Amino acid sequence: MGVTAEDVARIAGVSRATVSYVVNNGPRPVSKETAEKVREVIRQTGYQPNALARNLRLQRTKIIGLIVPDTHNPYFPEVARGIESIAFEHGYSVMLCHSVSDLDREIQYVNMFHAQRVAGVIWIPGTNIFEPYHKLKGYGIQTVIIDRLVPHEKVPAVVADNVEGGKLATQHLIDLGHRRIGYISRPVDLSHSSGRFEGYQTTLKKNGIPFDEHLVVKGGFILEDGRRAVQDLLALENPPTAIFAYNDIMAIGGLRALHESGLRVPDDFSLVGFDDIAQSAFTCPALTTVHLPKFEMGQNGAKLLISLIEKQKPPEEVLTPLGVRLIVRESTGAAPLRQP
Amino acid sequence: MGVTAEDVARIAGVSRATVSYVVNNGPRPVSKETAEKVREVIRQTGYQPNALARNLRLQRTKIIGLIVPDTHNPYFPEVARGIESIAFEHGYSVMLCHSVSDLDREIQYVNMFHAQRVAGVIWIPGTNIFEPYHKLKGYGIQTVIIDRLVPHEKVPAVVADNVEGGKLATQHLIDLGHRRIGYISRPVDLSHSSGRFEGYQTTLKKNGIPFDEHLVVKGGFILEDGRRAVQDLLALENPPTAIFAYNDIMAIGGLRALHESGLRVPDDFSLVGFDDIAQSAFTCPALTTVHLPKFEMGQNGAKLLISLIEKQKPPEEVLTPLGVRLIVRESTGAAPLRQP
DNA sequence: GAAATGAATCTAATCGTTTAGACAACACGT
DNA sequence: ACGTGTTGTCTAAACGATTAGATTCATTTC
Repeated sequence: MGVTAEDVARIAGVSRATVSYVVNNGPRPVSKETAEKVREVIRQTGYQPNALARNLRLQRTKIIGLIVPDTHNPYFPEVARGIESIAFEHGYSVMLCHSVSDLDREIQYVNMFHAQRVAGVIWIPGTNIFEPYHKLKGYGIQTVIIDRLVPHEKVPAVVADNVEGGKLATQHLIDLGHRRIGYISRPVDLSHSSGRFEGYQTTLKKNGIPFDEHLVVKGGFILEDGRRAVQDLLALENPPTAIFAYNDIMAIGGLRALHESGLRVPDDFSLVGFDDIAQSAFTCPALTTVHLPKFEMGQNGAKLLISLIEKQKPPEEVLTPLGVRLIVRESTGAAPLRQP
Repeated sequence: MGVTAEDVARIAGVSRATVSYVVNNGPRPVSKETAEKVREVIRQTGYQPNALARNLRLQRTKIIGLIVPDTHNPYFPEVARGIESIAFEHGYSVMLCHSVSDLDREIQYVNMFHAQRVAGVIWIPGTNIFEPYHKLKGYGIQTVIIDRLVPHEKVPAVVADNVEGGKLATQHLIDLGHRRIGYISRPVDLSHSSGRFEGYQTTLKKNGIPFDEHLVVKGGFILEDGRRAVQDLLALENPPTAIFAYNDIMAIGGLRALHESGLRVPDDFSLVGFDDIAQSAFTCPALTTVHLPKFEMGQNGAKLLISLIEKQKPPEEVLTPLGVRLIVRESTGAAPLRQP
């Protein structure tokens, strides 16, 4: 079943070394005729080098480990696709693992990656605990983090300008006349650690609107969490007239809650999301949101990791935070007149 | 950096073999004291066996290759999660690859899987061409196909009852009084090869409704394709009053087209999807659709593959097509009275 | 014409495991 | 006292690639 270099060598009447030189345009030259003969035998036998043996010998693999929290949110698949596209171009394959936002799972996968001797890891953290990163570092595995910064440490990471995004979204709502603006936060965050939240807060302050902690509710991972969060906000004694959600999943779930409560969007209520996932252009009303270059983030992450692995200087553009922009669609409008 | 079995052996004052016996509860017994000593050294050094060397020696890996067409559709990530959950339980890891519905990519990944000597492959076909499957078979790699049958061949596959789903959806619309029912088909299909389409056709016939090929339009992979498909259908001289879309992505895209055209759903127009992706419960109106047990399909696929790899008899329940059921939400209603 | 250079190839060590075969030490039944 | 097992351990041969070092032969240089 398995054709080995040995077989090819025997049939072609050369040594294993020569076969290797032909396959890899090896470090030693091979005469035209011999090379052609070997190539012919390879063609006939369908020989494919055993990557296991090669990796063992070379003490490296061409596998990139990827840990993502979950894929309920289309954000992650799109980042993953970006990573894969670059990896594939450079001859790497991607091993995708779901941590389901669980630290133990993350650790298990990190150990597995080490046993597997992956070339490097791209980690999208699912919790606020950075143990997996430090473990990877301890193993000497190159690691790139996506969309999160490790406090007090200089770490290879690809980030978007979340603060700017938060500002854009909040300012947009304020410009429309909203004064009570709710915020749906990350589930795991202490909220402080989120650039989006920071943008929200500073923009309120800049516009002289006092921050009201009652207007901040904790979101989750799935649409239902967004719906529940909006319901909570609407149930407030003094509910907001607009909401900024930390991602589109929360916003789309929230849209449903608003629909069910009979509020018309955007006439009675405004809603802004974040990420600009494909669905947001197709809700009714279509969602106003902050566009995040998800595919590019994945690409940059992979580029950065590969340059780290291959000990090259990472290209400049890979290190600068990616820009975001506000996409105004149909879910935001002038504030209703029912304010004090 | 890399602690090897050799190191552990030296420190513990035993041979490499003994270390291996301890790590694997090896084929030979080891005395209690020696075992404890070795374990202690392993703990202290943080030794983890090099999976590359082990795999090379054992001539097998614990990696499952997974080829999915794209992940724009949340259907695929959910199947993938099901696969991963079972794989993880059995100590396998999953290598996920996107074929972007491109045959060349599929073939490239198949070759990569062979070079990598993966234990088995789960393939969700992106085209109607089965070359990748035959190539895998040629390499002697166990393969399970998800949601597609190879014509004229008995092949390990996990399928849902698509025909039944198509019947349920179509009958539901007919029961509501619809007579002109459009169909949005798979992009690559000759339509015939789809169980969902078959269910649609046979149910029309059963109810004495003539099949009109003008009412069938080709869909695509993304929301925009669904929107365009519905626009095409609405532009017909004698447009339908309801549409059955082969998946929820097409339906959600279609919902948007209906919204834009000013038609009210379900008062003026009805729409049924297929798959029951998470979003369908959160559109406005919420989508009537056929529920597909996506996660379970992934799980069954992984169970089937692992039993094939480990040469065990696959459990019975894994081989029987998974049931589907109609979920009536808000996008379907009585046919409007504007019929001849 | 001898020495030096270079091209093409081969031999064999190496990567880090697993495991069959050899062997020593000891217990047991006859 | 002697075979016969059993238990615990070690030695060394795989697995299939890469590549440094040795070898051969032809060509160039002085």
